[in-house]
Amino acid sequence: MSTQSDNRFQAIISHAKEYGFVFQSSEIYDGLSAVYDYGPYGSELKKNIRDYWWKSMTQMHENIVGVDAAIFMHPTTWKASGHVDNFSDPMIDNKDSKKRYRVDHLIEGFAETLTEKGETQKAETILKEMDVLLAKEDYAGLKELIVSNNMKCSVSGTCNWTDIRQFNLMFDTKLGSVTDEADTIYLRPETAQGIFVNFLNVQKTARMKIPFGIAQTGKAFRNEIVARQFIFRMREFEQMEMQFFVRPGTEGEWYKYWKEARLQWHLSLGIDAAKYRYHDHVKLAHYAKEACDIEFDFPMGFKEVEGIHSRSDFDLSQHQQYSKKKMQYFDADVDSATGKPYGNYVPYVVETSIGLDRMFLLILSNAYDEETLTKEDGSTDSRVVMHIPAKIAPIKLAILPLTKKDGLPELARELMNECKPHFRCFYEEKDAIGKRYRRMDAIGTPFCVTIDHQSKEDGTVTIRYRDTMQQERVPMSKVKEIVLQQIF
RNA sequence: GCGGAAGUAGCUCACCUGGUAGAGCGACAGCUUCCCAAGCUGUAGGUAGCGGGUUCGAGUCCCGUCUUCCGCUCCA
Repeated sequence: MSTQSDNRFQAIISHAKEYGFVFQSSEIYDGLSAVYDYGPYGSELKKNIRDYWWKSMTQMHENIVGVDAAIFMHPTTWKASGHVDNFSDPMIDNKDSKKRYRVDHLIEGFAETLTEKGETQKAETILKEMDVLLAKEDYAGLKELIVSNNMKCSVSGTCNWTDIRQFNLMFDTKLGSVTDEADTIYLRPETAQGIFVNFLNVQKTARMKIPFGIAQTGKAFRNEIVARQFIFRMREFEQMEMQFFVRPGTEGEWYKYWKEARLQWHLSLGIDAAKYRYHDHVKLAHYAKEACDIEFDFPMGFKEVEGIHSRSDFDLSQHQQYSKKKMQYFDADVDSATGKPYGNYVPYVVETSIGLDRMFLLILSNAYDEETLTKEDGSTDSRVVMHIPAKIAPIKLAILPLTKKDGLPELARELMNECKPHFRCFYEEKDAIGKRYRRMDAIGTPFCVTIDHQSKEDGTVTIRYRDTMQQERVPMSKVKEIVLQQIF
């Protein structure tokens, strides 16, 4: 990373705090690692992003409905989803190189080199033994397997290993007052399962026909080993996801559809397409048929902001198996190939999953700008401006009487009362007008209206646009409409 | 988790080899009424991240700890 982008990231983090977007959690107690709070403007922006997503998914798609599932779920949910097994990876460290490995990766890597050397038989034996030991969670046995086969660290070349430790990425807690093993429940590590377990409830009550989607936003929790880069990777975060249920065999075309549709959503916010790219997964998770990330050019480089996954019928089938409840849909549409209805099947799923906090960081990163301005007399000036899309800006309109006497505040208050039921407004009469403009630039307010002496005479005001700094004179009675037009 | 760097006012930072904590910007109250911040007056705000040690004396030296950024690692 260059020093320049490094500084830019630092500047954005400072700005986020100074102007009430993001604070570190429990800061007065030295903070809590990788946990953050959203401040007055941050909570507003975050809510606006969420609402914009929600509207685009549900209101704009007649075949997508929402749910709001609980964070706590039955423990078996996470067995079915595979999180209990796959989200707790045993790890081992090399004491010399300080390098950490996932135990299964280390052993698989070793087996691979054996295979390359032609010792296929031995490699298979080791892998089999590993599977048995992993299933038993026999960490001493696994370490013995590593040591006895003289598996070396690729960096230090030594065999000086620590004991194997378990890192469970799911937070657990106790349900009920009695502390008992059986009462251990998890804070959901993803929101998707709340959709899958409600699949039939939703389908039946909302009378949905395939293809249809279920959307949800909400908190999820992961006990990351390393969580860093400001709000990019947090232990408590919010997801916005939509699971789209389709007839098996059509998942390919829907995957393609959503991959394109989701990028269009990002571009609809007016963000430069050159800052986005797709990253198609080559190595797929066991359940996935196709998967890609939408990546954004953050100050620290291109990083994932959203994922689109073709998940097959993995999730619903798993829940069907573990719950012993049918997760089927009866498709009455006639298959032209057979002339008969498609009948009962477990639907396939195409998922779109976006991190709300990451989207927030994306907006901040994209919006933050330190501009150098040349004044009329040739001298230079600077301003920090947040080019937040007007649709999601925390404050839409600032109403600023040029002076605080001569009846201007009264006039400004009239406009304030007219506009504030419709969108978030901000009233300010303190300090010079230029200073007030700069303050609004810093929190990304797209429109400022100034009430001056002429306003009293002819009922016109000046509206000033954040990005261009241009002003135009308009009737005060039109202000509400002008703003409404640009925020929808 | 390992390694590197850092933590002093809301922000950016200063305080040189240990000697009772400062500036600029910002905020607040008032003056000014000025259409693109940094005019005037006044005010508030820090037990120098936290804990311990050395010392007559620690922001400064040592140890621990927490937090942040960077690299490695991790990211079903």
